Amino acid sequence: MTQAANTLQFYNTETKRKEPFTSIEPGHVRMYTCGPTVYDFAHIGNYRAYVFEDVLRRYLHYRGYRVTQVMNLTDVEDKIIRRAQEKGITIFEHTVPFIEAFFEDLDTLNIEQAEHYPRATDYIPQMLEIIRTLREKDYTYERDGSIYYRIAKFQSYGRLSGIRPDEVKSGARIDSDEYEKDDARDFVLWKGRKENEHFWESEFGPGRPGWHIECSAMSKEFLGDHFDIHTGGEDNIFPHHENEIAQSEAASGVKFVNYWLHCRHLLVDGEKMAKSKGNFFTLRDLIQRGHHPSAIRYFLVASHYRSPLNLSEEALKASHAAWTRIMDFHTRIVEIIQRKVDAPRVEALDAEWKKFVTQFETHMDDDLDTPRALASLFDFIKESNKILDANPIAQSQAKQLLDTLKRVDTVIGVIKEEEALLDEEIEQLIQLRQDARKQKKFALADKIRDELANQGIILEDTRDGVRWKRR
RNA sequence: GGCGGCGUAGCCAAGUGGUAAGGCAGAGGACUGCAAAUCCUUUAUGCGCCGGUUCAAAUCCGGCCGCCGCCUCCA
Repeated sequence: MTQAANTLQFYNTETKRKEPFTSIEPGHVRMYTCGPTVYDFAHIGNYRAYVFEDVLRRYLHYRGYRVTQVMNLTDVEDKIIRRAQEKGITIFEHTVPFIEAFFEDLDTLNIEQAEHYPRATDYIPQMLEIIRTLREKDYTYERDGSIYYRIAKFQSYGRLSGIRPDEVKSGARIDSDEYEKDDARDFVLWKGRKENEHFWESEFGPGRPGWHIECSAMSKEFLGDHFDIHTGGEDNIFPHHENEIAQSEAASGVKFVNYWLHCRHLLVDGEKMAKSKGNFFTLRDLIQRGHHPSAIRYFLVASHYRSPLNLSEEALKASHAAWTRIMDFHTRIVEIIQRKVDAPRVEALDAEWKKFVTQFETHMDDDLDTPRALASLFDFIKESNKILDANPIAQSQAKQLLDTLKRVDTVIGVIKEEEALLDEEIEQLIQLRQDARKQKKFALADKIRDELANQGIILEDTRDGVRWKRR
């Protein structure tokens, strides 16, 4: 691990403070990241959370930690059951295509694979095990075939969200649809079977799991009773995560999670995304509108995860431009390497990238401060371009520059190596244009350039020949 | 009603007591056959509003206005 003057720290929702990070097991971080409920395509707001978690994971790797990440797939829940019923299919037939789509989307956004993606329905026995333990410890009671958790018995209930149990508004949102409970604030662990609903047999009778229990069961399964980091969107703080703590700690008797990290919601044009408002976008919608995946990822990475982020057409365009600037710089360095020039080492350049790496790490260490980390990247690009304009650069030095950029991009994840070569027809057009230029037939040359532009190929005439890029 | 967060240039977004980062867009210039890329210059006498503390406030305190989130299954 690199030595840095400062230490990695995260803002912990539970303590409302930034705290230095220490893993339970040296060199190994175990984290649980709340994943999607797969009743439909995930929307762009969901992906803010997953990209944030990806950056967290990537930076922990950058810092030399081994990471074990679990992301649950919630594949049984009210909406899933309702939609499956409407279509006359099983819940599994309904969720599997959306699970596949979810993984495609993760790939589109260059999100690294977690170590485990457990599906709730595969861990029913583990959930029942926890409920059994809770019952033995007298944290539960039964009503009409459902098992409830008795909040009043858990002393520190509310410590994550800051919501005291007696402040929870009773009435309006707790409607007659709910089963009879001793206390309106209690939550369900096991829901008694309703007609036509998918159910599992259990010692508590036929039914299905409550929402919160799956995360307690699956985190325990893969990470143990006590692990390092648990993340999710801000909406999860209450009641979901609060209830997870209550369940897990009551059952295990030990502390559940050391660091709780939550990201803010994404807004669209200043408002909460809602299908009724017509401002609801899936990742696929944005791609279809012509937004480049890397530009979308850049947009999500460029703001701090605890700050509000407002999606708009203009903001996405700006992100695309900023991303292009990074890519152009990358291309420039790759070309220098390909040219194999022999030149004296430019020490000013070494100084720039060393300064940059230090700044980048300092900012990322500070609760993943990506806005400032990227600002230092742009400073670095500007200063490097200046030096590159004025000096020939040796291949060996350019390689170091590229390594630096790539290493930083193991965290940011927006640099795309050129995937495809140009097809021959385009190569020929570029050559044709070069010939025309030599003969000073500029009208023809410009016409070819325009044609290529229409096909998404942008040409740049440089001192060292023609450079092309897509889009 | 309770709890929490936010309000900085046309847009995105840093800055949490010392005199306004960075990106995009705009303007002028260098380079170019013209462009593009790159570089240079330029763009907030002011950080929602009104008071207060201080030698000094976007930053602290009080009040007000506006926006957002959570308050039982929504990242």
